[in-house]
Amino acid sequence: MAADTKEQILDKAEELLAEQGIDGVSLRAITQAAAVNLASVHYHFGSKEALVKAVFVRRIAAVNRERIALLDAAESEAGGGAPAVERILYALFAPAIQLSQDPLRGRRFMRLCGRFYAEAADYLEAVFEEEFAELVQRLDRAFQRAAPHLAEKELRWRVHFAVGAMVHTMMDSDRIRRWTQGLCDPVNVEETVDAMVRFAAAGLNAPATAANGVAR
Amino acid sequence: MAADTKEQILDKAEELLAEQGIDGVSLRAITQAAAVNLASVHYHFGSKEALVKAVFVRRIAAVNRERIALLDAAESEAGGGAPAVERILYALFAPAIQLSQDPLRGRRFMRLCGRFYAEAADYLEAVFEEEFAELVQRLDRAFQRAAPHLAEKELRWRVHFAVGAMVHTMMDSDRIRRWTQGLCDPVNVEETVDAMVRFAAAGLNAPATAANGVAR
DNA sequence: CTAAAATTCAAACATACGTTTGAATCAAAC
DNA sequence: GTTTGATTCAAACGTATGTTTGAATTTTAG
Repeated sequence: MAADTKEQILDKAEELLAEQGIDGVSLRAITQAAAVNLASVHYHFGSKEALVKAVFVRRIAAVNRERIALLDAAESEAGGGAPAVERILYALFAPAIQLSQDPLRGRRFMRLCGRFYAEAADYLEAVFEEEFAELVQRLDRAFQRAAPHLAEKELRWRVHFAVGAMVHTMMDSDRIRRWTQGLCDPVNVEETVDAMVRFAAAGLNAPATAANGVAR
Repeated sequence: MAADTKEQILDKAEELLAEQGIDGVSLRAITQAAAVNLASVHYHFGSKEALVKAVFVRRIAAVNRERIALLDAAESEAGGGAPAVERILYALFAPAIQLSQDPLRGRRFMRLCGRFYAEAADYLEAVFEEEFAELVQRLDRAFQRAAPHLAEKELRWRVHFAVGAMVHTMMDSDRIRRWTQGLCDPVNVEETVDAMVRFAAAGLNAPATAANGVAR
């Protein structure tokens, strides 16, 4: 039952971390929920830190691989030209939000990702940079080609805001549902991604002012 | 030295909470930094929970009052009509970001607000709803009048995304600065708010599709 | 100046945490 | 069937936390 124990721990850790945050959940809570012994965590992972990293890496790598695949598809489809901003945004948003179709695991993980991004303990920062390095580089170049009317600074700001809209939605699915009495619910993946892409694309495509135009 | 102790605690608590999060900082760290006795916290506030609440309420009330004042000004300036989306967004964004002009306290508090919004312990949720109730109501109505081309659901989504851009910027000033090698820096308040308003206004003003138009 | 109230202080309490230990149990190999 | 290595287990360790206590000190009032 070696693999079973390890994955039981990962599953329950993911669930509890998503609900209560990194500092909010104890190894005892995780091991009790997973019905395994407390010491198993250190046997299989070495430390709580390492467990948290493992929980994160297990899924984020797949999400980012999918993002890059979507970006590849968009770029080859555009031939030598640049894909539209909408396509790039879709590649960025959809895999993360789509993971929430699984009503259990996915929803949890959306929230978890947001939490990790928000709490961002120091020891996670390195994992973040490593797991996102390639994606960030690819996205930066794609956006620069897709929005040549913007100076670099303005473009960076707008991409930052688009990421903010996404992270906020990932972290916050309960609150938006509550505040809109169920009208807006991130569990409707397609609707959520559509609305996000529309919003962010309009923001990115907005004309440049004199000060933030292409006169770099 | 009664008031002095209490405010010393509040100041240092704000500073450390912003840097390390709610669970990441101990009362001992706070009282040591403030050069007061450990038990002072319980004498003046009653508990760590109550201290955290006090830190939050001390500043957020002022920020939200300023937001509502800006909204009042925009609405009276618009006469009977509806203020432009840009003016509403400015009322929402500027007071929070502007607080960062104070290079010490403000910057700290921006990060703190984001952290509170992200970690959102249960006991803070109630404080949140109370402190934001009036503002949310006012904003909802203003946005509905300013963007009558959108169905309620689409409007709610877009406001949610705009808030996401703001919260992300508040929480994340270090990361955006690092990732852009200092090109984008939230310490430049005017530039930051301008870029945010431009981005979010374009997103909110984007045309409605058939599915999300005004046919409620 | 004195009595009373408010505040500070060092010390301790109880609890929860991550981690370690060493024996017990299990699975696989010869 | 025995041996070897991997895994599980209950128990304990050391530390850090929020909180409480009761005496000492300072401030306030008459």
